[in-house]
Amino acid sequence: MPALTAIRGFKDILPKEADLWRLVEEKAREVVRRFDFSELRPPVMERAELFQRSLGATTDIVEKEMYTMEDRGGDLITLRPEATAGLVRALIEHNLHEGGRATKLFCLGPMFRYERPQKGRLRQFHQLDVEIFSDPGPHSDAEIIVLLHSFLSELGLPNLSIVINSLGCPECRPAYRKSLVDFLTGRLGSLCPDCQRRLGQNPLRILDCKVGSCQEQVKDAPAFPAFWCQDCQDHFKVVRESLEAQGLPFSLDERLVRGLDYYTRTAFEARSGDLGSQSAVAGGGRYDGLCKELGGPDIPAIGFAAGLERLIMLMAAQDSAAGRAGPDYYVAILAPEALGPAFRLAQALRSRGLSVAADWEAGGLKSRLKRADKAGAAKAIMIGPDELASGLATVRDLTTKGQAGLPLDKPELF
RNA sequence: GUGGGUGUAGCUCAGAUUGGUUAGAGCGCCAGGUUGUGGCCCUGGAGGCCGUGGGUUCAAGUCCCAUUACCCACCCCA
Repeated sequence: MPALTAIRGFKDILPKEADLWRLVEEKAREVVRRFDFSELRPPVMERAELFQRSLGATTDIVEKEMYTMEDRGGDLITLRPEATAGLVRALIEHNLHEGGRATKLFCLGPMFRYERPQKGRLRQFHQLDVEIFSDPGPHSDAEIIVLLHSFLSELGLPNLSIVINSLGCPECRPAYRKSLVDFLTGRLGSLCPDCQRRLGQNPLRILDCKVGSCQEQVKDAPAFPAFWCQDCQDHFKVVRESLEAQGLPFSLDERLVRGLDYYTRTAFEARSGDLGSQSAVAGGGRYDGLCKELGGPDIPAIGFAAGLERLIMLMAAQDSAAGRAGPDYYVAILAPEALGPAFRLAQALRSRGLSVAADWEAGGLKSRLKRADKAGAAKAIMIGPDELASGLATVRDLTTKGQAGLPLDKPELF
């Protein structure tokens, strides 16, 4: 019988890597706390309908990437492919937006999409999701971008850039969209097959197609900024000024487009040059229409999601994170009859809050010392026939090589 | 869903072009040199259905077919 393996696209986070994960998660929580966000933990499963309505029925995520199944009662349920929809649902369901001030929420956890795995892309992956509700103003946009920047830069990641754009609003986007479609329809033959398909589905995406011939065509396409309505222009201007005032480095990219239907106005992305093709480590934007779309009140919102595995990859690549410290003590026995005293000694140390690695297998002194060293312990405690006779355990400091005796009957000396 | 690459020791990989006794190295592990004092060095040892199934052949890790897993890229997305 073949051994069982993890399912495709689902990865074990091994101890060595888990240390890095904890570091990133702790940094996320710390930064988010400084910006006064509260944690909301929505369930991992929601009604399939929630995602169909929020993401757009024709998006790839909904069409072919969701883990949707019928439960035993016959309801269609889905493992969340992203966090925003669940957060919005919870916000509305519990009236968290009532109270006269902005509601600032974050969520950290696993998401699920049935995709073909590759570098920086798994079927179970993890995101930090940060959202501000009930504030339509541009300063929230700037604040959340500053938050993202703080998070990333405090992780010590080099080679990161923040790119922003405005996607317009329901007032002005349709006109631009039509103009773009009209322009590209005349050049349909010069577009790659993917873009020919996109023209009908999501024409804005053609703007950031990587195929050379498409980029050629797009060069002369109408530019979005010319179509922004006055409100969108003003909004975006304040966002930019606010970021500049705070000294945050960013660049503008008219081609930056979001994949999900619900985005409006400000869109932004954090990219790394050190990843493969999956260069976006975080992305987000404003989505003023979503709450209403989901049957709730008309609440404006802005937020982003950061992909943790991609951040971890960057962290691991630069090898900056120190691994977990070894135990304070390594207790080893040199003869089987030392087992009892060794147990008691280890327990005495542990009950004082010290970390103790123990080796219950009797062996030669040399090999025990070698193991203690390998375990990264600060000190080794050895008990053998001599120690049992003298009543003093040998405590050796592995860095200074200093040695001391510890009365076996009085471990409380620690 | 589409395309390419790779599966050999716990880990990283040679060996495949040109089929030929017992399939190798480094690291790690165990033991000894040093009979109770680690890291360096030396010596020895354990550890492999060569991803799986079929085929060609006197003979397959090596050639052919299928299959599966992983990786990378496209698509899409964080």
